[in-house]
Amino acid sequence: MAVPSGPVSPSTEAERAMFDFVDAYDRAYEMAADRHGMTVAQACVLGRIARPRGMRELADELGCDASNITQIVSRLEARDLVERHADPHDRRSRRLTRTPAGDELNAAFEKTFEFARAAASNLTLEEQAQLAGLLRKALGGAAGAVQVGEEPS
Amino acid sequence: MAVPSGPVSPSTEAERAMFDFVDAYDRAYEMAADRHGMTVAQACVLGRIARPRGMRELADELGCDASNITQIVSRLEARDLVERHADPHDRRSRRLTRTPAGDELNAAFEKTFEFARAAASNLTLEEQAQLAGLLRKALGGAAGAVQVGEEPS
DNA sequence: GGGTGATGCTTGAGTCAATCAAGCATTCCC
DNA sequence: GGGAATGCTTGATTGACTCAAGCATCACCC
Repeated sequence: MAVPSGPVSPSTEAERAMFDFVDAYDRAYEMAADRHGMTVAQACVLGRIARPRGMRELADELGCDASNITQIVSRLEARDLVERHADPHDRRSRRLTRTPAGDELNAAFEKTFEFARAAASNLTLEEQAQLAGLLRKALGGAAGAVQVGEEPS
Repeated sequence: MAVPSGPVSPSTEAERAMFDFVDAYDRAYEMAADRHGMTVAQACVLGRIARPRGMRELADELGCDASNITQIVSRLEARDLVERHADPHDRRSRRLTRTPAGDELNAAFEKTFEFARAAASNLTLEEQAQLAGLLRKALGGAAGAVQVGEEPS
């Protein structure tokens, strides 16, 4: 994602700030992944295998096709970061786990991707709480669902 | 970008809120682009050709290789959304302009992508100003530069 | 118990984004 | 005038992503 997923003519200062923040966040994430030889998608998937998980589960969570996960996991597996195990309860399913190397790389990645931490550290504790509240409220109250931005008409 | 560029184990509520917001923003952008038959990159580039611009200029702004812009613009051009004109002052350069159809599609896209507007509309004017201020401060004060998230060591 | 359909995953084909290396034309500048 | 820098394109390669098919397994139901 070298190209930012941002608007171009944000009308208000608040909208501009949202865009700049999102853009900076995305770029930081990409840079951190890159610094560890991963793509954004790979870093994202690796991060979500903290506990054993099925492919289907991941695909649903990430909102993409299962075959996409197959590919990404294959690349992670080729680097010995992730393993596919049989699911004792359902032999169709694969339980994904991180190898020790995967754990290590993920930890290193999370340490490198300090955008959110750094952003928070620019604020007082009170301001952090305020920001979280405002972001939640802006999102539509609920727990971060994609409320905002449904069908327009 | 079906796969979100977000962390997995955000430690504080503020970090979680940032992630959820960024994720929702990105998804909304992608959905809006898709709804108009564009990819994220195409919508982004189309949006930036409000006034005539050079390819190099765009590549720098988006932080990617010039050849990447060449491709994206070619696809937009194939759909008659964008035109390449000769630059009278420099015959190496191409000045990009939107066709009327391009203007129209971009306007429709911006209308569809109402995430930021909708998010803002969930807040009072005072809260909007507060949010903008907090986001700016979190970003490191400066005007949205990628301050936060430089080299870690 | 044996179909029938749903489910979990993979494979293959195709599109697009993105990067790098080369190359062409032009412009800059000493 | 000539060499270097600049603007853009082409070609090759990788990865993400989607869709259509296919295989194996599971779940249900008569």
